Amino acid sequence: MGRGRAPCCQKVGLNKGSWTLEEDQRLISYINKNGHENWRALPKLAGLLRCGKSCRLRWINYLRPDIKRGNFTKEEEDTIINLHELLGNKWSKIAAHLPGRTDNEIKNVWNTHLKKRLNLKNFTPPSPTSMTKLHDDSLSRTSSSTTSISLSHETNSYSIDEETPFLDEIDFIIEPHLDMWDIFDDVSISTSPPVMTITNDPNNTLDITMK
DNA sequence: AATACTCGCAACCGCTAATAC
DNA sequence: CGTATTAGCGGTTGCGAGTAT
Repeated sequence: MGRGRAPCCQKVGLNKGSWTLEEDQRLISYINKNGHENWRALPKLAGLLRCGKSCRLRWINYLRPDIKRGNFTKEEEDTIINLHELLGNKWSKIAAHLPGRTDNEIKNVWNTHLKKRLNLKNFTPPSPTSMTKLHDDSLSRTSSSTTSISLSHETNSYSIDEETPFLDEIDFIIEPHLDMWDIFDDVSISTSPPVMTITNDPNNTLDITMK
């Protein structure tokens, strides 16, 4: 890499859209012989009228020899669901746990199958206003007091005032809506049931930074 | 049988982090 | 240290196949 080079994709004169069998074969043949150290230079060297980005995507998502094709197993789907709870839309990180599956494929499966399935089972996303009060029965280790969460869109922060002074740690157990965890940073979440662990500070005020 | 509609997937687009200079 | 470039990521789109009317 370096400066002073032309940008990656000179769109003029390059093929777009679906790959032909001949293009696939050229790409496979070139990579098998020479590898893919430089995606930008690759299409020209391989005799392809594609940009490097397109070649990379085609190879990674479709042509790699270790790609596993076909339907996802129940185990794979469960893994995706669990990892999505923990990681959010980090498709490449999720893909790293599923050998032979690509981030693009996992993203498609999530968007077309799993999200719908979960939406049927679960509930609507908690808007800030719907989260302003959490009562004792939703907390695993509090006294009989009510814990409130105040939320601010302006400061992008949630603050929690806990009236019970003796708690070092509060576990919130909230019925699962998976997407909601995406808004939190620096909280640990277990997968079943979803638990958000927040450490109390000496002032009994908790701040959760939104992503 | 023809047309409209829906769904799933492959590919593209835009952005960002990493890296070379 | 700042800038340019690339690889990689995630969101989105477009097209083809299947299904419904």
